[in-house]
Amino acid sequence: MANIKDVAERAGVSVATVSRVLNGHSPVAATRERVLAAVQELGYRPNNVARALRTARTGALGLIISDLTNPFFTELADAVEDEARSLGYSLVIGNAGERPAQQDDYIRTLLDRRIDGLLVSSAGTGSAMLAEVVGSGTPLVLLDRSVPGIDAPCVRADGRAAMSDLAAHLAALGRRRPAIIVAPAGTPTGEERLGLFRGALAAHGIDLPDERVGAAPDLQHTGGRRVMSALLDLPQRPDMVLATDNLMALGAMDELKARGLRVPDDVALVSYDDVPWFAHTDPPLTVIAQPTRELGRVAVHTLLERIERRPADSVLLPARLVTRHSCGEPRTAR
Amino acid sequence: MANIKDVAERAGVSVATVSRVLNGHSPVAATRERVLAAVQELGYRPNNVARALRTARTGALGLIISDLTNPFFTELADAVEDEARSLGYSLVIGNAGERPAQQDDYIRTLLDRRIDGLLVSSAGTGSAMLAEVVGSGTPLVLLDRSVPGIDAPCVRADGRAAMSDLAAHLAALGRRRPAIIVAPAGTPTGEERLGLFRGALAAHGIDLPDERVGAAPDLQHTGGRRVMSALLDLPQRPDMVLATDNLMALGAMDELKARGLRVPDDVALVSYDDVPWFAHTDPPLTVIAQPTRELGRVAVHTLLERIERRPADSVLLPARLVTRHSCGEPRTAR
DNA sequence: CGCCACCGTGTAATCGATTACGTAGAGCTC
DNA sequence: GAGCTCTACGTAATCGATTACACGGTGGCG
Repeated sequence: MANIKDVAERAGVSVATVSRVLNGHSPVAATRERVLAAVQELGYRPNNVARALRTARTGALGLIISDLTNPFFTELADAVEDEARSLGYSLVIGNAGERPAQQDDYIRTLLDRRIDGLLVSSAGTGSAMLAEVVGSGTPLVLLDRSVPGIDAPCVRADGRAAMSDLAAHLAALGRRRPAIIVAPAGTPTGEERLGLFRGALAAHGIDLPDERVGAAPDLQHTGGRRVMSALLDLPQRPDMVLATDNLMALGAMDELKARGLRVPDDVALVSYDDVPWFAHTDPPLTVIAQPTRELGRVAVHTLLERIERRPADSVLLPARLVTRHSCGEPRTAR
Repeated sequence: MANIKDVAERAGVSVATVSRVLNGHSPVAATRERVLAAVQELGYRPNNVARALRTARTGALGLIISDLTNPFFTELADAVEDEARSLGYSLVIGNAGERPAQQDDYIRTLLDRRIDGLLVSSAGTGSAMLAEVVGSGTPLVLLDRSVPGIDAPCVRADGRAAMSDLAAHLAALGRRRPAIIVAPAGTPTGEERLGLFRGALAAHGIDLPDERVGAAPDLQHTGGRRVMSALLDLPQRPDMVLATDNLMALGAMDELKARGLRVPDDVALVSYDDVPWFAHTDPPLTVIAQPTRELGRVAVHTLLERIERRPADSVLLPARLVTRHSCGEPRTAR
């Protein structure tokens, strides 16, 4: 491939001039046209590696995501990619697969590649490498999941209002024995969602005892299914279950179906994350929708602030309740 | 961040020696330990940008995917990422969003970044830039979708056997008026799947007239829904519909549900792509499953062959029919 | 007309690694 | 012990860009 020297020779100027023309610096002269012509003829494209070495800017952002096959994260990644792209950055995606070790490994790789900034939707609480990122001076923004002890802005959804609406919704429908399926113990997100749900219910005089709090072994389909099974085996079956992640909700639905229980007649079901499929399940699921794309966009902008060495605050965007038919609303025709 | 010069000074050796120690070249001496100690103490990590400039290898692969929110492509991307990672490569993902212009733009960016190889699941037939990739000498492997006129190996699924099984399945169940929803006109995948389906049906004496071939305006939910609507408005309603993409199938299901038609009693439905959700729809969908993860893995290996300048052939992996309950099999308990 | 500012451009240093080549010294052979 | 090979390592070129600095020429101003 042609390099800047080739262009310089062909245009009869020095490499410096070529560089200046291409970066729109000083020269406005006739040279400009000769250079551009040479660029055209040779099909020259600047080598980004060399440029990155010299300028210490790669023009790439890193995104560590906990599970690429989880539709919530996919949508998040898609939004991040869109926004990064429109701002002239490309995106290197690292898929942590919910494994902290793999996450650390990937962060290391991205750091070695000298990405300009890093977005992390952290798996677990693997803060060892994150601390190193902060130490290395690479701009960092946490996404969706906060990590205690890491000094970086965090962009995520605030479920308080949605939880409050949900509790009111449930109270109005006469559901008195709620249950919740949360992420594995130690996940901040899980703790927080549990606390919010419990608090919101309490405002309506509804109790959420520990026995109806199920911590899934993983954030997957099987985890959700197993916990749902345990909840259904309780002496007093819950009349409502909140799954705090879409894959767990899917597992929960399967367990209900396997037992021949109907939603919402026998058990009401609500999920976090409004992934497209939930509008097409039977019945369509009532969900707490996070402003996924907006989270992605804001996270990119926050990261750019940090990249330009401006201070940036954490951002909380409100989640909202999307009422469909899985708690007792009239069913659709069918 | 510490660089190789800092390490050299600290260890009292030259930069060449440091480089050699770290790359496991010649020296095995006591120097080795001094260097490693210095690396440890300084927390040195080699700058991949500089290394890439010198060696002309970035250790990154590019993946252009047509739609990051389509679960089929997500699984494909996940598999590619896994495999690339395990072979020491990282992955830069470009999301074409089914728009050829954006795809071209992204390919250009990846080329400028000097990725070592490129995997493309092409949106449309945007072959202009692809020809340039081939011309630039960057190893290229096509994934899932072949592009006529582009001289590069293609890794994709062969639906012939599955289509044959499907036709037999349909014939056995007495379905005589099949229909198909295909990708927008001009998409090779669409043409091919149509041809295979038609051929397989013909072997059982079943006809697939053009009026029951619906080309969707896009590969999305709404496209599928619209085509399904048109098919249902036919004077003679089809008794079976094959959607050649999972999102289109979703739209088709919605249209059926909106019209109060039941699957499979009123219309049988089959989809391409065995995305996890299809096992959880009502009824669970019979699908033609592509060996998605395997496709991703094989594509990466094929690309590595090309990167190492060895010849590599196209690969066809068999898709298979996964029979569930959307064509008339006994329903599950419920 | 002479001086100075400034514009356009070239020369060369630089980013941080890898690597061809050269060299000093150790060890071997005869 | 001369000559040879081999090992361990340093010097410096190199990858392809950006950019500080220098310099020659032009035009404005006094």
